[in-house]
Amino acid sequence: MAKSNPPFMSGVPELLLLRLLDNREMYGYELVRAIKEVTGEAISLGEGVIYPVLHSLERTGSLKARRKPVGGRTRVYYSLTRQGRGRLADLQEDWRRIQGGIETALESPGHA
Amino acid sequence: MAKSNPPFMSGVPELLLLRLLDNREMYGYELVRAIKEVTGEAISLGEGVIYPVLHSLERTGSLKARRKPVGGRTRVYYSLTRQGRGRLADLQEDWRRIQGGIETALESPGHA
DNA sequence: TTAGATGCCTCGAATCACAAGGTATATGAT
DNA sequence: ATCATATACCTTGTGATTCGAGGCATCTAA
Repeated sequence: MAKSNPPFMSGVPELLLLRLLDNREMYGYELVRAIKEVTGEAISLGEGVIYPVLHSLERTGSLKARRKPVGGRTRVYYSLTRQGRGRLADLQEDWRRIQGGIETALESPGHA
Repeated sequence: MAKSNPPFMSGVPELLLLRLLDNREMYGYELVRAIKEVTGEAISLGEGVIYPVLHSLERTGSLKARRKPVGGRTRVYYSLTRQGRGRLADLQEDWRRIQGGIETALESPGHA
């Protein structure tokens, strides 16, 4: 029935979120803009990506949420749990691995 | 409606294939192993990924195919077209862009 | 009062990658 | 001889992920 592993190169949104939240707690709408900014406009993830990932990370215990009313609106601030820090380290290592692999491939000899 | 752009970080299989074929013509089964090898085992793409991508690249004019019987079996060798070289350059630039963006994000100040 | 920004959210669809299979020939071992 | 493994091509079903577009509500500025 095809258990299907996660695609070999997913988890980048997750990685970016965890990395940002490792600095300080932030809320969803803020994270959407922060990702664009911190990647030098190279990566732009919409709310339709961010919110589900945040919820998933919370469900699996990597993040904890804190609702905070700010001027009539309500923000949901997320921060890393201990487990989340572990997850971050894992994803970071995964990323370096595949990034390194691709770099090796691109730099391998033979192209003009 | 939802025309949906390609996921922000797809096209890596495509990139790797084009890069390898920029050196010399190769056939599908060979490419499956070559990707594993050239990425230092970091990335392993099965035939279920490779063959469809090759067909797609041929259909869109980035690759041309050449059937070649070898000892009873038939291999399909692929090589880059001019257009394929352009496509490779584009994908390479895309990759550098997002790779750089992520690196910036990961190295940004603030983590212990 | 209307438009735009903030701030949360979800849904349907597109895209992609994965595992698992199916076909066929060759080779090596039993 | 026969059976397993490697080579070599392929497709199909499914699952995971992302995308776009929207909905809801509040605040601010024109």
